[in-house]
Amino acid sequence: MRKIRKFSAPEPSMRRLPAYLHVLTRLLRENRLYVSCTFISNELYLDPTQVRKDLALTGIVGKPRVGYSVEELIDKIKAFLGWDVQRNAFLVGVGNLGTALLGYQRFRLYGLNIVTAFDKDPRRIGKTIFGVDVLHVDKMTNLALRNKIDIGIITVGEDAAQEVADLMVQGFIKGIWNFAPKTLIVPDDVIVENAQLSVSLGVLTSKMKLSQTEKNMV
Amino acid sequence: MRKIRKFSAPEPSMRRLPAYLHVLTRLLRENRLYVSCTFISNELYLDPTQVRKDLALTGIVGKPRVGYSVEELIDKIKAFLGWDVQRNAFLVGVGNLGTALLGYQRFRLYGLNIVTAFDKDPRRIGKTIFGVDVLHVDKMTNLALRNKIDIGIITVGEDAAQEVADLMVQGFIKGIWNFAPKTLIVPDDVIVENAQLSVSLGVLTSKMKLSQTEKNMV
DNA sequence: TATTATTCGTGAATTAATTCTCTATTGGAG
DNA sequence: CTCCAATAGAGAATTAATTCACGAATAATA
Ligand SMILES: NC(=O)c1ccc[n+]([C@@H]2O[C@H](COP(=O)([O-])OP(=O)(O)OC[C@H]3O[C@@H](n4cnc5c(N)ncnc54)[C@H](O)[C@@H]3O)[C@@H](O)[C@H]2O)c1
Ligand SMILES: NC(=O)c1ccc[n+]([C@@H]2O[C@H](COP(=O)([O-])OP(=O)(O)OC[C@H]3O[C@@H](n4cnc5c(N)ncnc54)[C@H](O)[C@@H]3O)[C@@H](O)[C@H]2O)c1
Repeated sequence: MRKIRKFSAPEPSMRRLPAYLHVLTRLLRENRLYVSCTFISNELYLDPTQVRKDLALTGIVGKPRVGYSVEELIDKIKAFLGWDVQRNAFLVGVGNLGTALLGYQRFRLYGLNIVTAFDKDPRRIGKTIFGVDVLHVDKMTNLALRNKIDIGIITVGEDAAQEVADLMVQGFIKGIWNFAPKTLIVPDDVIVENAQLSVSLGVLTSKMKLSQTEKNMV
Repeated sequence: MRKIRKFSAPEPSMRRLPAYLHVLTRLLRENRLYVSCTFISNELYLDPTQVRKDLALTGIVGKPRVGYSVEELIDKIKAFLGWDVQRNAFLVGVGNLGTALLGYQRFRLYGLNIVTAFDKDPRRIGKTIFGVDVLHVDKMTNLALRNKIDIGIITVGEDAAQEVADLMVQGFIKGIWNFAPKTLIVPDDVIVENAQLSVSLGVLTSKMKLSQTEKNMV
């Protein structure tokens, strides 16, 4: 119910693609030309058929007995994830997490180009962090309208997240990457993705809890 | 194939639980005593039956016409996620991301107690960051053996991730929260959870790509 | 007190995702 | 040149997850 939009690819598959890319990038560095599903599945502890189905989503065609071209596969996966085009982004909230994201060069490989950062704390405004200028958040909406900005990254606290999202919507930003633990309310044509670190912690600790009880039962 | 272990709860459900917790924590602040699945489902744009099934995993029992006790539900979800006990953790790699994690107080609410941090860069060693001492990584294994450390957090680059994981395994750490884009090889009784930020970016950009093509077709 | 609307809980039905099975292709070994 | 082993690809079967449908409980209201 109420799934705003139906996107074509199965999410579980989509979530596995970046891991394939990590393996492939390493293989490219090692000058390997071809790779098989079996190889990838061994690297990542997945079922080879699952890998094959996932890769098929990208439209790649492999050669029997040989596998897929590493280079072509990288390109196809990147295209599928939308990482083959540059996207301009604004980041709001230059705190601990915001600063870390600004310093992460790998995002450029994925087409994410953070052009300017914003905060409301006067101590941060005017600084340049990892080459990115920090301006007052009041200037964000107008700047977004003037330049074309595709993605807004929210790394403010949860209290401020909705108001920042509103400013982004006013600036015609169509994709929001939200790190605050808060459900954002936005128009239908804006896509929100919540990056929830705590989910990952929960998966870890709940598995640890289960393996403890297993031990107790023995 | 080769799923190392089968854990009882469906992962999709487990991944939704932290979001329920966010809503519930807010309701607790607002002094609400009871909450229904319908309410939660509206907040998070989910199906109410799905919410009900997820919550049932925690063993909570609701009252018809009223819903669930907010306080009890919080406790049950925390217990289910393994967030009701304190776990001692070491963090290795006090760079951009490592520093951000050290400064994130919310993790304490989830039972994560980062007791010491480690690096190999002499400029970082000896500092205290957000109240956590930074020591040389060589001391990590012995300290882990001496104190009981449950979780190891890896925030070094991908090149160093495996060697750090090896040190953690030697220190009898049984859960590894890995932020490096690298598949770690560990013994069967060690649980690894990969926190992959790029996955979330991929979900966002691929959805943006699809909604663009939709527009072009109109 | 009787009625009504809301919500939980559960089993069935549906849909999605994964895994299995089989065929065809192809490069390399004999 | 022939055979073999590895692999892609596609459809079927299975398993997992989600959604639907309905009965029972209960607080609020008439
Ligand atoms: N630090 C982490 O490891 C971590 C992990 C998971 C989630 N998060 C989430 O990420 C967000 C940021 O976390 P953090 O640790 O970096 O917090 P932080 O307090 O270090 O940074 C928040 C920054 O946002 C700025 N800010 C606040 N309100 C603003 C507004 N209205 N407009 C512009 N700027 C504003 C503050 O000045 C500050 O610089 C939080 O929502 C947090 O829950 C952080
Ligand atoms: N910064 C981000 O936003 C971000 C996002 C996603 C993933 N990651 C991943 O997290 C990891 C850390 O990223 P970062 O941006 O903080 O990098 P960083 O370079 O800022 O920090 C890495 C730290 O690890 C230390 N280190 C390196 N080798 C070590 C070793 N063998 N033992 C102990 N310490 C060692 C370095 O001295 C440095 O302090 C990387 O694997 C990166 O891919 C980072």
